[in-house]
Amino acid sequence: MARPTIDDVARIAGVSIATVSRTLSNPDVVSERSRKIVMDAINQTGYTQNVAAQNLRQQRSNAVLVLVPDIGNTYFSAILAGIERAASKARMTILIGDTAGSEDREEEFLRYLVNGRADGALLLNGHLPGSLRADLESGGSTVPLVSVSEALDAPGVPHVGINNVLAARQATEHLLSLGHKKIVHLAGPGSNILTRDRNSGYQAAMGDAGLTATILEGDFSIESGERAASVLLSMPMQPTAVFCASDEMAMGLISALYSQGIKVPDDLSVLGFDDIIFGSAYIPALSTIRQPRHMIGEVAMEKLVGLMGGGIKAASEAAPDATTLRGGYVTLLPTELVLRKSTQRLQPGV
Amino acid sequence: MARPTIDDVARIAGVSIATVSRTLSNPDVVSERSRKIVMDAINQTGYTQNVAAQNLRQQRSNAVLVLVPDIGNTYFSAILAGIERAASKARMTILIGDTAGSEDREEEFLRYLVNGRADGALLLNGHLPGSLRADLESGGSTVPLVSVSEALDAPGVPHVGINNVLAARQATEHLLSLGHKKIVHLAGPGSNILTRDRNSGYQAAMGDAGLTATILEGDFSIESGERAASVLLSMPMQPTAVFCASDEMAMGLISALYSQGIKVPDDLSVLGFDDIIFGSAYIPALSTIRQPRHMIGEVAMEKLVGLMGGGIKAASEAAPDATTLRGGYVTLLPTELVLRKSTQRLQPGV
DNA sequence: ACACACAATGTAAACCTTTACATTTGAATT
DNA sequence: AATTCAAATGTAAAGGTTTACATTGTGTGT
Repeated sequence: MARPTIDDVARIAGVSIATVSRTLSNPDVVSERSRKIVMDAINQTGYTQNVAAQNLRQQRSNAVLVLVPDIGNTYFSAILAGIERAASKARMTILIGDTAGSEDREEEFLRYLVNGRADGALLLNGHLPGSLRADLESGGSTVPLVSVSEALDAPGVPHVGINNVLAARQATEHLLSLGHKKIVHLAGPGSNILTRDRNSGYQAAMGDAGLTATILEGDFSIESGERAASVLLSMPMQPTAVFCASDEMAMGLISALYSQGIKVPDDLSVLGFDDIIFGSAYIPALSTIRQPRHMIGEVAMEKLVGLMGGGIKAASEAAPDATTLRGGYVTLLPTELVLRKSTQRLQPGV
Repeated sequence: MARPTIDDVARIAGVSIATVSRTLSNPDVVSERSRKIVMDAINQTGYTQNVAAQNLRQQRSNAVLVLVPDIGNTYFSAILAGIERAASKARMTILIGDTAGSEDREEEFLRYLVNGRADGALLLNGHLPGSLRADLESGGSTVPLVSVSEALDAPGVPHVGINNVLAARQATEHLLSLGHKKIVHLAGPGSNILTRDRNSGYQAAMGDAGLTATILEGDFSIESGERAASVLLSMPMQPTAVFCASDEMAMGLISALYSQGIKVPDDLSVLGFDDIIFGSAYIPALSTIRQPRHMIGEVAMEKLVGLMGGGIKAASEAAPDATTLRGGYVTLLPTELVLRKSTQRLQPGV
């Protein structure tokens, strides 16, 4: 037999479909007696509501789109895990879109927001395609949107992430406090906001210390860390410490240096960023700046749910020490300097 | 103004809604003239089909559920990336469910299959909850299902993964070929099939060589690798090589050994499994068995789409050297031994 | 000139809910 | 006993498509 519908249940229970519907969605308004009869009929038939019909009628999908540059990347997937947790707490489904750097795919996924597949979106890709941007700037019917980790340069889109300039400053100051003066920053791709923030944090700290800043551009990947090794070695003035904008780059760098006979931290201190799970098992164990990635995801999702009119206000509860700026638009979660073995005090001899 | 519907388009174009619908879903049957008129009207209004209405009418969602034990885990997220790629190629949406080891959550997500939120599922969690199992064994209306990476012990569910017994044998034989005789296998949790397969591959290879097998149970995590270090060191007969069932465990092990002064590969050879991206930047660079995770995901998704009646038969095309067993139910993709620096020939002196 | 086939289009039902509004029921108040 | 009110339930519309079937129009073969 076919899937039971609400009509079947109503018939068996001897009530109207309205009562069945109410029993499920708003039990308080139906009498105890009916509730029981209906529930029995439901159990007997194995009825479950048809989501498509619900969505059509209610004009919402209870789903959110999550746009990621690369699901396979451990940095994003940890945030994803947080998002998933908060989503299922709010009984929301998440649709994941991997943009893989393609703007076409981006647009394609964002169409979910207009065709009713998703009610809102979490943007981890640091980019807002033209179509939506126009929609936003017109100020009209705004789609619930939250940018995560990587801020958008669009105004009015709530954001949750970390304070990158502060974190970079903290990182740099740690290296300074160890006596290093020739500190290079191996940065992310210059195009993104996150990189610009970290750069300025680094530059500010160096400036305050009266030192010159040197920035090498990378792309967060292991390979770009490896490539940086030879660049570093060919620099006129050899640095004694490198602050990397990702743990991946730090590892790539250390491993490439190692194969050239340069030892970390003895010959060079290296500080990472993110605190991915593999840092602690690395040799040397990686000193780094921890980003609370799981919580970033969780808070972002909660914020989105809030925007969509859900009743959850747990965001502040979940992230007790978050900094909130611009009237609640921007939530910055605290980072933490994690000291392990890849950084050490500048040795007099070197 | 509200979102345009098919009626708006029809009115503007001066045709019936049927013609509009056909223009979008089956253009061949409408005249060139009408097609043009309709497309103009669509562009003018910015109309897009309402997915909920489509889903309701067509009784399908064009979405698939992907059940993962832990999105945050880099092993799974790489497979996910492959899944995503194949999914969007087939114009399918993926709904990700993180079971986080909870059977309740599992059940909850699988309800998507009956309430019409998803048309099929990819199971990466190695487990089929009772509800569905009963459904399957009754042999009746089968839900399109594919198990990925971790096989199910349920009959009749197609699977795509690797040949774990072969891969483990290959791994062990490599270590044997390097002259090692005291080889320990640091395995996954005994409960899962994958572990049992790898164990038997290892045991078979050891047996063939006339050596005794020693299995240490872990859980794939870095921490369990670390824990294994002390167990290993306290063993009466010290092994000269360890074959780990995951790269994570290998790294945890190496790093814990390192802090006890034991050097890999000089004092001990360590072989990993999976070839996660961080292995190459590890020190020493990790020798391992590569799993084509991206392709596993892709092939699995293609298989599922095939099951759902989609026209795609690209599976064999995408994975030219896959082994297919049991009448196509099981697809095994080739693994590869990747030799780097963590294994070496047994030194005479040791 | 007529029947016929075929292509193009239109009409209306069906998909399954939720919910505004109407109705019934029964108790409490006068 | 009549009235009022609230609680519980029912009726029917609406949500936006797709598609089976019916209709119209056009050209072909006789």
